[in-house]
Amino acid sequence: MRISELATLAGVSTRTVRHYHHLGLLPEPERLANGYREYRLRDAVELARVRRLAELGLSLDEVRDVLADDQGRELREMLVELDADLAREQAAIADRRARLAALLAEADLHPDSTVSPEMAEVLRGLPTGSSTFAEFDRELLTLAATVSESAGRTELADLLRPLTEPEAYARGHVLIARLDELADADPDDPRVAVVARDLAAHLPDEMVSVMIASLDDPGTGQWQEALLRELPAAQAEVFQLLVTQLKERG
Amino acid sequence: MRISELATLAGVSTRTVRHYHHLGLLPEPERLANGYREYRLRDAVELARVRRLAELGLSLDEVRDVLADDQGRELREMLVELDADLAREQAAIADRRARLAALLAEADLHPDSTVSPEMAEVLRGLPTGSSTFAEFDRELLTLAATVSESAGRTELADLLRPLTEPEAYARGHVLIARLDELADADPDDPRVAVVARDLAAHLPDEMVSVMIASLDDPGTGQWQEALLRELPAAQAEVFQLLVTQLKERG
DNA sequence: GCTTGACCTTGACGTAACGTCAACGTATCT
DNA sequence: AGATACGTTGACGTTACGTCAAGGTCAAGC
Repeated sequence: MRISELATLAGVSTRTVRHYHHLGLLPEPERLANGYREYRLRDAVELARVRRLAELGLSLDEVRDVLADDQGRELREMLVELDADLAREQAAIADRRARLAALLAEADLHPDSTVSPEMAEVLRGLPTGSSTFAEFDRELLTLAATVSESAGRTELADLLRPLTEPEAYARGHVLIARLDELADADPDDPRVAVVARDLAAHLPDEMVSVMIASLDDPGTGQWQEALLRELPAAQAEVFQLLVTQLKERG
Repeated sequence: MRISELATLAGVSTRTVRHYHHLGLLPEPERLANGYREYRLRDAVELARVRRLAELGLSLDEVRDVLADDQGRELREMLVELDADLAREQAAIADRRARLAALLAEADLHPDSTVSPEMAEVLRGLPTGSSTFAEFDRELLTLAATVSESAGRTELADLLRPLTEPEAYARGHVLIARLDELADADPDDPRVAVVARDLAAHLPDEMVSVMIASLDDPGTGQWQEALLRELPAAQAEVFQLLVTQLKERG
């Protein structure tokens, strides 16, 4: 048999056969006088075995290990482990499909949204336009929602998770408006302290404890300050005060 | 924000962020005087968006397409298509796990077998040792069984599938023994024709028609001859005759 | 004898999404 | 000033082959 016959016999390409020779998965057969490889039935059997293991999902390195160990012992271990891998993969896919379905449903109703239906609802509740703080808040929440759905566990998500729940915004709009008024104010403006206090009063206890905990996490301090620097001075000051007050309270 | 802050915020590595810059998925931010990249909240939002799409299973190229088209239209199409992909993958994994489970069950009973339980049974029924034809047959059947489980559809599998069913071997052993007797015989030996006729008589009609069909398939002729060349002349002659007789009959 | 076309040979680059050095400048703490 | 941690660009490694490239071999038809 020549290489293309062997290949079609096993349902692979000639390149694949040569690749397996290269990796040592398949022994090089005799060569004819012209240099052509000459295969026998035995080679086809081995090739088929390699293919079968590979198609079960073993890497070619693992296939080599299995072939090398003439005992059946290693094979069993790998297959068991492989099955566990596949099970995990199945779960992951199911999860992705679920999120995908939710996204599709939301996309049908509101073609421009890019987050979960619940979060989309919250965001629609926010004042629109480029009013300074609302925009900041919108971005922050979008970020938190996005991150919490994908990365699963980051500090930002932990910190802001309470705020991504719709109830948090039930009476929040008016506070946002008052923050916006501080856009061009001085950090010493008397309204700063007032807004901070009202904001603190607005947050339920359980939210506060969760947020304090993740605020103290080392590593959170980094971007926390960086983000505050993006706000006008007076608004940033509000949050400095807010954190202080929450810590006293918590 | 500096790059590592952005990265931890989104739950990725700095390498990933730079990679996205390189691919144009994420705009390069301002540089500080020292050359460091300086990120803002907006960048984090974009990065999170990229990540989310990527984690849903879109390739980075596809992510770029989605981002490029500011309409939501393309997104929907890709998501629908992606869901179909995932569904196919799920099915494939389920299939692999099923085959894997069968293999494991068989391995527990007979640690040395490498094919399906049914086929393992057939092979155990074959005379063992290096008696010429039985060994050839064993290899051929192993090959057919292996190929038919992995590649799914090759000509060899089609041709030999009838033979991989256990009933085919119910009364076959004696014929194999008679073939073995021809190992050193002359192709003109009178027993050749007899064995060919008995072999033909042994095969049920429905098997014959299937086999004839795939024997006529162009492309099958290739390795068919190559395999016959591996047999002693008299045995090869038996099969030449056999094929002729089957064709007259079918 | 010559061309044509189908096959064979080896060698090498391309793919996807980053991980992982390397070699070097920068900021910070002691 | 030195150690440590972080930033920069550049380039190679990973997986399982696909896909040229550049050439040798073989059977068939002119």
